[in-house]
Amino acid sequence: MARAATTADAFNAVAEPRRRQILDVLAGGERPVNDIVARLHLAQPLVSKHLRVLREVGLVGVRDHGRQRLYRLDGRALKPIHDWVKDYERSWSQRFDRLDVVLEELKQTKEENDGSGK
Amino acid sequence: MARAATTADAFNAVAEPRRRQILDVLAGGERPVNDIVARLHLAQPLVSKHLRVLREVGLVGVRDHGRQRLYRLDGRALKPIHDWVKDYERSWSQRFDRLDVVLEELKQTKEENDGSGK
DNA sequence: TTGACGTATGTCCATATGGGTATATAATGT
DNA sequence: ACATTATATACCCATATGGACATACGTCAA
Repeated sequence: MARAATTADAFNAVAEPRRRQILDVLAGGERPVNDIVARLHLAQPLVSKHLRVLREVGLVGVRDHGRQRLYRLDGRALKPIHDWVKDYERSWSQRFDRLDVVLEELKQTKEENDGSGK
Repeated sequence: MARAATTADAFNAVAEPRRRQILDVLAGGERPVNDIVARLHLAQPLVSKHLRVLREVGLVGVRDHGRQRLYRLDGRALKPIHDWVKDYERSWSQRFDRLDVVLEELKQTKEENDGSGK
């Protein structure tokens, strides 16, 4: 077989730096394509293609407005990524250090009880 | 030009579902390659290749132990992803609704003052 | 040394990609 | 009807990928 399709899910959609840039722009509000083209200095067809990928994974929505198409962010599609990554936050954040200590103490206490108690 | 290299950063490394699986396995602790192979039912060369990508972006570290190589997770490389995604959490989480209301009220109050004040 | 084991690497293929250029489509204004 | 604007699509290319397979490499035991 061959390479996996990148259009498949949000993880793949967001792996492309330009698509992240587009989302960052749309985070500022609903915008027509040419707005994105101008801000990011990308070729218009390229932006349209990236927008299509983003649409297909549900990261953006569109609305017709005269001859322009207004794209808006739909961050809900990012939730799976957030959910997956946040479990690893422990690995780099100091925030969990205190919690780890407490859990360890609880574990010790429990083991002592299991040993002595009836 | 052509397609961007996927070996480039954590975003790309993690876009591949199998590599996420490997990280999930390693989240359970340091493990030799064959352990991963067995757990995920993947071909060994394939696992080695994925591990190489993960190594190159700093998501895993290795240690020699006899004839095996023990891989361990290094979640710090996931921080950029977490940082990028978390700014969008507002889009789907209800957690920010109250805050938004307060901010809106503050804004209203400010505008009233700007209009009436000296 | 020989052999078994654990892992990495090289070669091959099919495919999907990002980007460029040209063109189609659609809406608006004249 | 025609031109202009805004966007999408079609076609092409170079390239990197994931996967399968075979093989090389390194370590340990007999």
